[in-house]
Amino acid sequence: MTVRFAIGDGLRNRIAAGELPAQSAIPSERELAQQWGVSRMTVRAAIDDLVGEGLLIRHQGRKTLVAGEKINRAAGFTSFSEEMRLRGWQPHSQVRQVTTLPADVAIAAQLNLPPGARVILIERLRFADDEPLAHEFVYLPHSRFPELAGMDLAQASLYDLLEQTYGVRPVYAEESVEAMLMPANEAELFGLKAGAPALLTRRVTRDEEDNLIEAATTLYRGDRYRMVLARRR
Amino acid sequence: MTVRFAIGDGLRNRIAAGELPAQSAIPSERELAQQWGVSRMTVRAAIDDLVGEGLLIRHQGRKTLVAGEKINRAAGFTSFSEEMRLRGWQPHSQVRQVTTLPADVAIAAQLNLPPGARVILIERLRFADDEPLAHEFVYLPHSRFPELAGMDLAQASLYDLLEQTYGVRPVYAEESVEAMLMPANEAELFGLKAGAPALLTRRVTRDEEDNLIEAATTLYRGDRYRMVLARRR
DNA sequence: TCGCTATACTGGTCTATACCAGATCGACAA
DNA sequence: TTGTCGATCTGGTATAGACCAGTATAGCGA
Repeated sequence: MTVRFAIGDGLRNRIAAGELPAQSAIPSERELAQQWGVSRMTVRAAIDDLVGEGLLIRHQGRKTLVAGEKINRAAGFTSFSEEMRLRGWQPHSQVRQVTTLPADVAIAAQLNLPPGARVILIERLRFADDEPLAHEFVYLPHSRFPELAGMDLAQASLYDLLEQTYGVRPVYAEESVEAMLMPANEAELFGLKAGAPALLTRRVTRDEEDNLIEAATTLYRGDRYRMVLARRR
Repeated sequence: MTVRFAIGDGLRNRIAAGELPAQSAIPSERELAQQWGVSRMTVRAAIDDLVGEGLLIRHQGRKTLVAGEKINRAAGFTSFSEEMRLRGWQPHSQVRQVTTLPADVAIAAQLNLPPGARVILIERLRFADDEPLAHEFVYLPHSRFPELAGMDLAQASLYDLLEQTYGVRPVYAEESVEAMLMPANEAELFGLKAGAPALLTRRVTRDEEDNLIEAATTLYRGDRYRMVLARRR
């Protein structure tokens, strides 16, 4: 644990505990530096982190303030499992197929693979509290994740598996969202009627080294699911 | 212009010019420090900025690499006008009403105003290349932007007006997106039939000082509009 | 009482230096 | 030939100081 993270966590905890409420000022950088017995630059680095997370707001000449409502402040993305748990629902999945197959042109282009390269397809019906909420197709390059096909994807989060098995962390995603009407065959899966509102998202995800990890297409039932996002700048 | 920004811009330009293509390594921090005649910490600060923008990727022990496809790399949000122009469409608006009225409980809560406080309502039909694409209701606190009601909102971007007139920059937004079926009265506006797919977004926006600026509800026609987003972490 | 200014805060930038930690690669030994 | 060890790259953290640039305010003078 570096000093920098220790200072950051200290402030985070004081904010979480309500000791530093929203709109209140944190101690000045010089004060914190003296309290921790470190140089001011180190304190600045720690505060930089929290500002980047949207927890603190700086003002030259004024003091550094605690931003309002820390909840949902991370402008990032989460896996389906994480997202459902955050909303207080119990997620699980029904794996409909896990196969490796040659990528068609569209998938190959999305993953930047040579045409015909092998990809792993994971098709899952995803439930929240035992109700089907989304139908998901995920494609991953087989060359990078060869053992993935044999793993248990019903309970575990795909992202957790990727991190634990391959040390890969998805950190960047480009996503598109559109509204459509539920086609008959999909409607059947959800127990809905054709023509019900649905949300279709397409996503490609990259790791810290900018490598493409997955291409995913997900159809959500529109009557139960609302996408929530936070964006900065 | 600080040295830090100059170094950042220098790298940005070299990347934009193709001199530093994707996946290539930028000079080491020590090299850059010597070339610019500054200390290494200053170079690091400049590189930090570009890493934050997603333009560069660091690896301890390895060199710092240029990330792929700078396009759409900003994980931020844009106004309708900006967004349409980015996609190559000509935006314009038909202002249907601009009024100030007492906020109902929902709007007051969203903008964190006392119940009954006055808000400005701007209702616009938004066009891309002369085709109606979205129907938007924006609420802003009247106390903060009293002169806004008299301004020309048909051509100008609301965000531009806020920045030029009040020095307010929207930097943070929380947004929800859901799919719905177009109700009959809305469908008429778009020249569509009731039951067509539609995307409903609700958004609250904050400025750099974490003050609530606007609450907006927008209904997009689902057959022409797809929301695109980039997310990090 | 009102308005200005001097001062003492705040954060913002920058230096010069030190050492730590991960990655790479060549030389040398088994 | 193969492996391993170390030199030497890289970025990561931290120091102790300096000065710049906004902001608030106490107090003084009109």
